[in-house]
Amino acid sequence: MMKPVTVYDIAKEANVSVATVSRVLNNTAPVKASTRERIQGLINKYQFQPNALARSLIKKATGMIGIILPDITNPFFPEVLAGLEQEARKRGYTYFLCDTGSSNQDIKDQYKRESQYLNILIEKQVDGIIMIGGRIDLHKCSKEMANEVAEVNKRVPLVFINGNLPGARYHRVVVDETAGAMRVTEHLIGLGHRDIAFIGGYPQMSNTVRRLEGFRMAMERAELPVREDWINHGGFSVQRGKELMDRLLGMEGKPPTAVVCANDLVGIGAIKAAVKAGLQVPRDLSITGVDDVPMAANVIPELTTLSLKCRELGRTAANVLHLLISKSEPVELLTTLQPELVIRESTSPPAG
Amino acid sequence: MMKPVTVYDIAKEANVSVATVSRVLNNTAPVKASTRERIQGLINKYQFQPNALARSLIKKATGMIGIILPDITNPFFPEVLAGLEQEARKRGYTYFLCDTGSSNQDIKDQYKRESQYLNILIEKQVDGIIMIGGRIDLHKCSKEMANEVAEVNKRVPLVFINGNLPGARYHRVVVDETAGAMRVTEHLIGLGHRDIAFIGGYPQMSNTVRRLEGFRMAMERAELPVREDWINHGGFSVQRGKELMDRLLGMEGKPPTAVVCANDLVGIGAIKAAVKAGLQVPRDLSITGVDDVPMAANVIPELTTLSLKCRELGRTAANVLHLLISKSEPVELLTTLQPELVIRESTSPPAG
DNA sequence: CGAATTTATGAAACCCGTTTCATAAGCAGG
DNA sequence: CCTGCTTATGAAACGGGTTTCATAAATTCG
Repeated sequence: MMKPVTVYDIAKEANVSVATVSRVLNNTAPVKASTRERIQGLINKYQFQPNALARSLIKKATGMIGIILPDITNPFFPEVLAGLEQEARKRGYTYFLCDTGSSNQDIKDQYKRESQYLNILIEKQVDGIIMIGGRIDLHKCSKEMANEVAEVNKRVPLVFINGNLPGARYHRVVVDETAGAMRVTEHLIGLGHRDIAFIGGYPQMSNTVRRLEGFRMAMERAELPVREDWINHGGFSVQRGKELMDRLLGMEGKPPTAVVCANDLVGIGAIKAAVKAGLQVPRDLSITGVDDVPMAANVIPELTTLSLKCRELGRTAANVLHLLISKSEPVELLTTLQPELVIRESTSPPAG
Repeated sequence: MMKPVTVYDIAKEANVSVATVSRVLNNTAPVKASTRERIQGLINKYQFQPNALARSLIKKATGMIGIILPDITNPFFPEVLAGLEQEARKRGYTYFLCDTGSSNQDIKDQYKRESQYLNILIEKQVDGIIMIGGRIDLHKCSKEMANEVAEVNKRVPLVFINGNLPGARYHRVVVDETAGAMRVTEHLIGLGHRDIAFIGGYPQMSNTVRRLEGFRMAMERAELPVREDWINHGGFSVQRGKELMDRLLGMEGKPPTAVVCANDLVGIGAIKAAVKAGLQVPRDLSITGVDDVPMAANVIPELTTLSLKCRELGRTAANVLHLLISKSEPVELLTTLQPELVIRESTSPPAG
């Protein structure tokens, strides 16, 4: 590897001081045209690129942010990330992606990794941190964990996406999942369904809780009974969706005519299990998801779902973080986006 | 935000020099037990975290790498990334994710963005860079672009995943797509297919070229004619797959009995179009993909595909990069992985 | 043309760690 | 108790920029 050129090298060869070089680099003070040209020439000649570490050290700003998420392999997150990326780039930030890899391991490890990443990000002097899911999404978040996040928040601006840390005052960008889940359920009720199940998610995670809450509210409002044995949690993956649907179909008695799934992946798994079991979706069984990941529009039948406005979520979070970093104006603690019902092919009136 | 504690603060309060603080931080020289305890106590008390910028500045290593990819929203990349992440974390690296956003724009913009990111990464003093797809995957890569990459490679170790820059000597980790595409095609031929089409990809991208090459080789070896009007490019998305399949089905004359798709997304789109057109897959039409993204196992019917060993690809690339960075041993320029045929439900003998 | 400004530039401090080199302290052996 | 060696510690340089402050040069004005 070539050893890099520094301002000192440039200054020497141009017969000026480093201060002058710095000035032409940053346009921070007038420099005589001839001098400027000479220096600029050398910069081009050597393709000089100032060392961002040194610059950040004194400027106390790095233009780097950290993004912590549980599993990049879950298609929800790349969508959010795409929104984040877009806005961050526009504002001149680059970002560390910190994947805590929730998919492969138990939740304890995930928290450990989250802690590690938080520490690393602080050491690397990021200007801000965005957390999606994870600890902050655990409903029964322990005091200790909440404290750690509070400590972090004292050192660096923090924005949560779709997370909720009880009793804490953090900046959050959320979509109103309760209202959304209500809308989904009402859509099914409106089609004539009365026997509706709910599957997927983790009961200790706030997103699941909120979605389930919306489901219950809609049922209650329509004066329909909620069958507790038709509420089955277990995760957010396609595999889990299949298993949960299998279990539902294996139960005694009349099956539900519609199933609200905690997210799209579970919904896709549910469709698979239903089709494998010889049912026709939506004729025999209506199925809905939540998230509106790209694949939801690509399965057969196309999945009716709740758009969580992933990209907008990402963009908004990046904006909020930027405002916090630049301290230009006070920012609301809570920004709420409205989700949107996307009606596709996986829902129809019940056959009977 | 709290203003951060520094080694100087610690040193002062502990009545020692910063050198001693540094020594207990890094265990780089013996320190009297009592002194060490006193300092460690203060470190804990203030939750002191050394500034990585300052440390990296003098150590000339940042523990950061850059990953440049065209579109995180394409599920192939998160899989590779998961492998990268795993290995990188193990080795103590964090990474910048640089998404050039190829999905939304023309290829010129993508290159511009790639250049920008390369510059930013160099300024930020990353220890190494991994590039997936993008410019390096363009077959007719211009001299200028090749030069830029060569320049970068002089400054920082560079590893390409599945890319090929003609006439250049870079470290690359690839899977043998030609052999893989042959295997896929031979699988179809073995089932009895004779009329096989190929859709998807971009003719100017090397991955498409290699996959098509494998297809042609298998056909030739089986002494089957390749119908050039059954080879249709146009992209890597589900949408493109649908369109291309529609076009294929709209053509005059006897349709193909099998279609090799350039990747899984195109394959999924192709299935959709075929089903919409009233065909049954695989009875009326066998369809294959390439990549083995998670969704390939989740569509109906499950997609027969070529596993590109995404995660292994990521892990291997991270390893190669690490070896280059640590200069511990010389590294082969080319590392080749063997892809694996994954037979699922979307292929069967032709109906006739 | 000399005084008063304005503009261009350099020296040095600073950011926050690590590392070298020198010195001081501690300790064993004679 | 003194010599010689090991161990513990501090002062200062260093990494590569930015910024302040002072000075030198150039310009305007009376």
